[in-house]
Amino acid sequence: MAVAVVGLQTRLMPIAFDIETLRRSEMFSGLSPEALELVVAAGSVRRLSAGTRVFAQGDPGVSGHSLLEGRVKIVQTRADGSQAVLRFIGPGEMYGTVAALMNQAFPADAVAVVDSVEIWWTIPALRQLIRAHPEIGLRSTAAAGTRLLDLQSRMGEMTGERVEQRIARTLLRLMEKAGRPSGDGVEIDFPITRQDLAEMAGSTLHTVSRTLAALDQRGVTASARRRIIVRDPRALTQLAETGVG
Amino acid sequence: MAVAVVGLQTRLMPIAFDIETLRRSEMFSGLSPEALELVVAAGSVRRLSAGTRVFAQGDPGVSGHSLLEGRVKIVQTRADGSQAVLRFIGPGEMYGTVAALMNQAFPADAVAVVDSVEIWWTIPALRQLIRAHPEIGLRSTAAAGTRLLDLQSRMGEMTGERVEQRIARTLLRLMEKAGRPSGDGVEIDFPITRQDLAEMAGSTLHTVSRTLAALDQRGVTASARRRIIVRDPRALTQLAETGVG
DNA sequence: CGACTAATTGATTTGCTTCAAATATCGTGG
DNA sequence: CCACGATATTTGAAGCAAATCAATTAGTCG
Repeated sequence: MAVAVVGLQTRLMPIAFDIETLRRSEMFSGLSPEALELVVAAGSVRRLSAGTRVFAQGDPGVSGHSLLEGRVKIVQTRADGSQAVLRFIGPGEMYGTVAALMNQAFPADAVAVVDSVEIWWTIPALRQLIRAHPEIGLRSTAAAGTRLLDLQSRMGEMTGERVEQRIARTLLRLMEKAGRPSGDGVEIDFPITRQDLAEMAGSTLHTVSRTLAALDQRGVTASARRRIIVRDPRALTQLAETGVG
Repeated sequence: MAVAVVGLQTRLMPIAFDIETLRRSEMFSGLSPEALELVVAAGSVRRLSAGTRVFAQGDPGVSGHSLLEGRVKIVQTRADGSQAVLRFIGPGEMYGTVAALMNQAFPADAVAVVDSVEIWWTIPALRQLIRAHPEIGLRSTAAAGTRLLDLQSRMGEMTGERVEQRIARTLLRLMEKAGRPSGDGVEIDFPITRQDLAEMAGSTLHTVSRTLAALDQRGVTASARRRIIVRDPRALTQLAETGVG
């Protein structure tokens, strides 16, 4: 495995990461090795221990980020203190970048859910990179476009469908994005709480707990503390699309 | 007023439209007159009588559109037949374009709510224009980015807030975007039904009717058949943000 | 004036939240 | 290794916001 060694963030050792992740990322796929080197040189790699907040809602967007390892969640806090999890970021995905490129405030917090590694750039650096390699701009745009279409669909789904259905959709999305084949189905490959799920589906942890218990009962899922395995994706799809399982 | 006369869509007369709209539109603002001419020449202008469907949910995205006059709504239909109004388009705004540029299916129907005029391009024509004038691409990207950030915020708001609050937010958005000063406040400048509002706020026409009646009572709004006037934007903002009015 | 679309308003039901408390699981330090 | 605190989850009961059901009334247009 190709490994890049960057910086000396800790006294003890530099941060190593698989450069393949970057080569396959949504922003930089298809770039030449030289261009990739430039990209790495222009940014900073840093470790994020679980719980670290990368940026905060309302902060001026002055940095673009791409995750190399781990998971980061994007969480919006409302006036009344309640929260909504807007996205979970996996390796290769960018975050904060659209807001930053548009000189807008970050619309939400970004928090590492497990120990992670990210690479980030200042806005000038990012603009410079795009100038040097316009395809980076095109790819960012495409990624943003995909997200826009996806969000638009989700928006329609979220308002108007019942909770069980929304939870099913949320699980399916998580599964597609962060699913790892497990003995008995597909496991969400990072720790996720009922609370997280509730904040994604727009519900409460109580309702999620009950719903998940019912799904477990029917063999559709197998859930435990901070772990969820989808055992019957078909049934879940059925539930998400028709509202009946 | 500068007027462009294009094509001979009806036997009787060509379609005239104010080219200022295009000059100020999100995709083409800042373009030279010559470039604008190119843009117009590459596209087709057409009239949309109220109720016309411009494109349908699920259709392959093979065209990009920009509204010149009138109003178009973007409506998503769910499996159970219920609908969600995702956006209202006003003059100068583009629609269908992001999906088209990404070779994706349109995620929703586009329907003219009043007699309107649009200009549209095939994908090849659009790509050609962007190649000739890269700033068009940049502007489209910026517009999509703005929409993305906006949607992301709305997503957080829509799930988890109560109906009255969501209706207040919806009214405020409509007011900002389609408000015309009226004797007594700001009037939404196109006919909008309780049903439309319900589909935007993720509710039912019954609840919207009751909520609006209550707001009318308190002097916050003045509503009639397919017409809504906001008389006290402050109160509405208060309601949208705190949930209490 | 009908025929149609839009809006109101009351009564009823229900899905989900909220409130409340118990229980389970994990990590950690003695 | 076990006890203990912190975190996560479950489960029951009660309350309520909003959907649904059911008519009626009000505008609008040909």
